[in-house]
Amino acid sequence: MINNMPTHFAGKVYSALRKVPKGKVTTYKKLAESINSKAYRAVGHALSQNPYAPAVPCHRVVASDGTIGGFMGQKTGEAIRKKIKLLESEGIVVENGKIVDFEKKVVEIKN
DNA sequence: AGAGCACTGATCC
DNA sequence: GGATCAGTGCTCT
Repeated sequence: MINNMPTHFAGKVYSALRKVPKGKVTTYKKLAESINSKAYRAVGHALSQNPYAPAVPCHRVVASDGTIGGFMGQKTGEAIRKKIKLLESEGIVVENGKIVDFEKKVVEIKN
């Protein structure tokens, strides 16, 4: 668990996200469910704050249908392009804002 | 206290 | 097939 978390909820989100290996991604839905919650939006917001930027790779979280979703508070723009680049650096192929072979890149979060 | 958000599933048109 | 609503937890005003 990460120290000094803003909230218990966010703390669980970060903790779960840290378990995602490099080259893989997860979804807001899986994250939320893995922490026993349905607050998908809250997960997104918690990541948007991202107080633990390097430890918590928020770019590794995507929407349930494989779309990038958003990054750094915006759903489109330079930040998104950067997020895609980051993912590609980890071996994830992104095309037209969506993850290619998304099902193979997604990893189930384990507690 | 009220509205909005990086979501999602279900309903409505 | 696209638009809207409800549910959820947190942040901002």
